[in-house]
Amino acid sequence: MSEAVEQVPVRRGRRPRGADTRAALLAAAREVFSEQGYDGATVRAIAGRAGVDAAMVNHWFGGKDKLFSEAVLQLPFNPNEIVADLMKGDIDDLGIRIIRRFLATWDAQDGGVFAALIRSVAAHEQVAHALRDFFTRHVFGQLAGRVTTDDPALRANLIASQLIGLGVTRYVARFDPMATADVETLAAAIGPNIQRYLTGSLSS
Amino acid sequence: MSEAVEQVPVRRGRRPRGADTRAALLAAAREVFSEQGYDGATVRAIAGRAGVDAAMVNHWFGGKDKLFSEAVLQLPFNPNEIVADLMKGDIDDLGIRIIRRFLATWDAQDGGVFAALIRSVAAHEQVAHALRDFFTRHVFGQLAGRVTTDDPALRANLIASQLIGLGVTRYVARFDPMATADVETLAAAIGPNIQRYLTGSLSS
DNA sequence: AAGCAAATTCAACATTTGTTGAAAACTGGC
DNA sequence: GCCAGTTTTCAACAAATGTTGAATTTGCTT
Repeated sequence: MSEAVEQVPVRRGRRPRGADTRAALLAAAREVFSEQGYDGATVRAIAGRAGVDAAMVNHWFGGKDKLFSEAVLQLPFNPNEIVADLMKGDIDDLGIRIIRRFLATWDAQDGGVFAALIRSVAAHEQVAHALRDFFTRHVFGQLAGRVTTDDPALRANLIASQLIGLGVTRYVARFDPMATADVETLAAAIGPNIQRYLTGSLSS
Repeated sequence: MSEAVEQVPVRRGRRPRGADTRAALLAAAREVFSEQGYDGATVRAIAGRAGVDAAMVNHWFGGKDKLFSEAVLQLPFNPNEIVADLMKGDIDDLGIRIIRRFLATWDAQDGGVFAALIRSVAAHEQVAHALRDFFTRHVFGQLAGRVTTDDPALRANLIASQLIGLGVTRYVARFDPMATADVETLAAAIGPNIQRYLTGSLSS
C-alpha cells in the first residue's frame, strides 16, 4: 500500500553559488543588533533576515558573540587617527570640528553602529568598562596637557557627556529635530559648548 | 525497606508575620533592573535578592512587566511640578538651577532609577517612544514661548542631549570623575552650557 | 477552638535560545 | 565523470525563563 506520497523536496544541502552568506549575515547582524541590542537580537532573527539558517552563524563566525564582535565592535575608523587629526587644526574652532567629525563618522552607517554600541553598553557592564577605557585612553589621553592645563579629566568627561547625549538623542531615541537636523546646524549649536569644555572656565 | 529517611522539613507555607515581601521585592527589583536592564533581570534573580520565591512576583504584582512598571516607571517625583517650579525663578541662572535639580533628583536613589530607565530605553523601542513623548510634553511644552522665541524644539533637544549625556556618564557608564563630582562643581561646569541652549544664539 | 483567608514554597510546563551533529546538495579539480 | 571538500538545512538538545497550580503553613475572626 505504501504509495509514493508527494515527494516534498527537503531543501537541504549546498545552495547554487552566488550568495555571499557571510556578508549577508554581517549586514543583517548590524541591523538587528542596532535595533535590539545584544541580548534582544536572536541568532534566528539575524539569520532569518539574512535569509539563511541559524546554524550559519556558527559555521561562519563560531558563535553569536564572535559575530557581534566582528559586526559591531570592529569600529569602521581609527579613533587615535581621528583625534590626532583633529588636534592638528586651529584650537579655537576645535569644538565645532569635533561635532562635524563626530556626526560625519556615525551618520555614515545611519547611526546603526552607534546605536548598537549604546544598546550593548546599557545591557552589559563589561561593555561599559570598555567604553570608559576607550574615552580615557583615546580622548583624554590626547587632550591632557595639549589644550588646557586645569582639570583635563573633568573636561574630557564633560565632552564625552555631550557627545554621548548627542548620539543617544540622534541615533537611539531619535528625537525630533535632533535626528534629522543637518550637520552644520548641530555643529553651530553644539560646537561652542564643546569649545567651552575645552578651553573655557568651568567655575563660572 | 523503606526506612523513614531524615525528615527534611519542607519550608513551605505562610511565613511568620513581620516580613514585608512586597516592599522587599520592590527594592530588589529596583536594584536588579538598574544593574541588568529589563531583559537581563530575571524574575528568579529579583526574588532571590529579596529572599523569597519567584512565584511571589506573580502573586504580588501579576507579572514581571507589572513589577517593572511599579518599581521603575513610577517616577519618584512629578516632572510637571519640577519644570513649573524651575520656571518661576530668575531666567538668567536657569541653566545652573536645572543641573542642580537634575542631579539632586537622580542622586537621591544613587542613580539607580535613571540607570534602569536608560537600560530599558536602550533595549525597547517602546520605552524610547515614551521617553521622547515625556521630553516633548513636559520639557518642550513648558519651554516653548516662555524662554526664547526661536527654535524652541531644537533648544529642547539640545538640553535633553546634555542632560541625558550627563546621566549616562554619571549613573550608567560611571565615568571618573563624572560619577563622583559634587553637585556644585557640575552645576558650575555644565549650567552655563544649558543656559546657552536656553537663551543664547545657536548659529554662531 | 474552629475555620476561612492569605501567604509562601515547590514542582512542573511551555517557550525560547544558542549550539551541535548528521545528512544532503553543490563546486572544483583531476 | 568521479571524488574530496565546502556549504547548507534540518532536527534535536540542554539550559534558562516567565508563569501556573497544588500543597502547606500561618494569621485572623468568630
